[in-house]
Amino acid sequence: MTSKQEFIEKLRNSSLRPTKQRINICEVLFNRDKTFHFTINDLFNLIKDKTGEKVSLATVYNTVHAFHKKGYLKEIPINSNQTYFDTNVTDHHHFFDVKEERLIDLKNEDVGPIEIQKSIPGKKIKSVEVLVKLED
Amino acid sequence: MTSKQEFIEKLRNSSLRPTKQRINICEVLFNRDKTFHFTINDLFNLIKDKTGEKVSLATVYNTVHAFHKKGYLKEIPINSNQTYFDTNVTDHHHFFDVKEERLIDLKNEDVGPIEIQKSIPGKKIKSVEVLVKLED
DNA sequence: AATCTTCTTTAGAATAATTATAAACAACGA
DNA sequence: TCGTTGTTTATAATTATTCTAAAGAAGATT
Repeated sequence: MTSKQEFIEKLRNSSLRPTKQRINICEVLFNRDKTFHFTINDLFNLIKDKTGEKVSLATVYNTVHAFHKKGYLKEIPINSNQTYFDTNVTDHHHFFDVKEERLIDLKNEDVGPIEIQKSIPGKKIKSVEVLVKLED
Repeated sequence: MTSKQEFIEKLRNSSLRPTKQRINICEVLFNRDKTFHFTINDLFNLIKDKTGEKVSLATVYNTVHAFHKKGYLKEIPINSNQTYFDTNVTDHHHFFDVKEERLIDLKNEDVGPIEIQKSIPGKKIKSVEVLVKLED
């Protein structure tokens, strides 16, 4: 069980005041055992379901973006009509089941080290992400 | 110089009749030496510039999607407000310069083989794509 | 606790990419 | 040439996301 204090700390670190709405968002995002892949819309609906309270869509967007900026959420590079996020912010990769529109974590050791043998002058590598698309 | 016959063949293979508009689209897409990374909007504007003729946005969308479905174009998985496509449909990866919103090809040998050590029952791997984000 | 300032929430409007529609038009085969 | 079927186009519809501005809540200061 993740404590409310941790949520407040995450919010403060993200320069956000701990409000009732934001705590509810944290409850859905971070009070879990497993990693959580979601779209804003998934999250929006889950908040109502899990906490019984409605939070406006704008607040969900704002809070998710602040957490992403701070590094508490990771954006997953997929071409989908919606943007996917992940509560697992460690260095890892993904399966994407195209048919079911489902994301599955790939541990780093499931993929092995990736060595990029090319460099662009004046630029440095920010991230390396592998997306493995699955079909039936 | 790529011939008009090749364009017509590509169109027919994609179950599209060779119309003036579609030939113009092919001209911009396939009459090039280097690989071409683009968004629909890039393409839409280039058609006007290069051929002097305007093609409606809907036709650009339809044609690009048909080529993509047939495998003459590849969709590049990036989270951007617009969808990116690539005329290089061989197995390869990308740099993405986040600041300049620019894509750069990575040859397969620049990345090395990627071995996926995990499998999902009933699913097979359709593609493995690496996206390397660059920062200053 | 009262007050003041600053930040937050919210509904709804605005924006922007993409998809759908349906009428005018063009390709193709007979 | 004619008839069928596919295509183009402008425009409307849809959808994810961002913006706005007014009402409300948090935090600091007394």
